[in-house]
Amino acid sequence: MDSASDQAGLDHESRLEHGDHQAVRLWLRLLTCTNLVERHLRDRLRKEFDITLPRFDFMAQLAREPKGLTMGDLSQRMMVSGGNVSGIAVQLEGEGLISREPVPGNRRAFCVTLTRAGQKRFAEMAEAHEAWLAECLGNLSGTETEQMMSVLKHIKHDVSRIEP
Amino acid sequence: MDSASDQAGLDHESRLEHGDHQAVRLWLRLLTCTNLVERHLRDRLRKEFDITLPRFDFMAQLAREPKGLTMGDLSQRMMVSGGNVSGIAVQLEGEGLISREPVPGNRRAFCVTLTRAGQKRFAEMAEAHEAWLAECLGNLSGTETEQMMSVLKHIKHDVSRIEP
DNA sequence: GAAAAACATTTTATGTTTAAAATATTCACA
DNA sequence: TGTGAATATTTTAAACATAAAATGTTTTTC
Repeated sequence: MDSASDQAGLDHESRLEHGDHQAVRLWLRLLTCTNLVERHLRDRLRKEFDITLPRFDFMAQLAREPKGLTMGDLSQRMMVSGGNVSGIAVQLEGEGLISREPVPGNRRAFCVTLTRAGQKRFAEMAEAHEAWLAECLGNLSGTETEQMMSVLKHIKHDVSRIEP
Repeated sequence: MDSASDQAGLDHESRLEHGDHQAVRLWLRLLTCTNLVERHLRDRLRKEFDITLPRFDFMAQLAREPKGLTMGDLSQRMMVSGGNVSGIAVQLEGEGLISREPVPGNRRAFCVTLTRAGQKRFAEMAEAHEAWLAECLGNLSGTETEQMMSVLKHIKHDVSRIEP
């Protein structure tokens, strides 16, 4: 009786609380999963190529854009601060993996590209990286993959609408 | 004709490459989405409660376990290094939000618990945190949430089987 | 055309995170 | 027992991340 009347009385709140609680549970699972995969990639990149994930990401952005990118582009695409990108660039340039050249019509900006050595190095890493990801996410069925892609798109849309 | 023969000839590889490529695309979307939510939570925690996400997570683990946890437990549950947990604990202890007391039968370990002040503080933050997550992930349909939970479980299982 | 605003990047200061070394304690077992 | 392995934690050094200030360049505007 008590529990029955409680349930009736708390109908709205309990539904709300349940929904909120579901969101928390989903978030924790999402976070755990992402961290698991990220850590796995990070460890293997370090072990097999002696490179960090941020540096790999930096090079990946450049590999996708053979014409080169400015520091600002990189900052935006990697979703990290400008200062951060600046520091990574200094290191990669020191290792001869990227080059920074002035842009003809704009003396503020640099055009950053992979050197030939950088391209070669990245190609090796990218192949391994793709294989590792296939190990992590490649056992999903086509349906599962599509469901994930679709729901993630939905989430991204919802979150983007909040931020401002 | 060219494209038809190409497709026939590359059937195996192209299927493989396509699958791998799909895994990469899924990973990038997963990462973007998680980062988006994480950044949102981080910003709001800082703005409204002047606390960092790691500190909040630390307290959340303790709130879930009123009997207290050791530093090692915390490190494992938060999936971060021991040194990291150690640093956070010093700060939170300094602010009077947690207490570290020796474990009776084991002079190596500490038993970490929320102080009364810590419990109160965390309760306020947790309520807000849950509401923020509901904003981010609460607009999904029941089906979408279930799909996500299910596929994430699958991924977690696959990745855990690799790690060793 | 000069002052002001906007832009692209680097520098600086501070804080977080990790891996690895160091410290201290407990356990296993011959 | 007492020696070595295992455990729990802290310290240290290096990489990473951010915000804010500084620097130099371009564009706008009046």
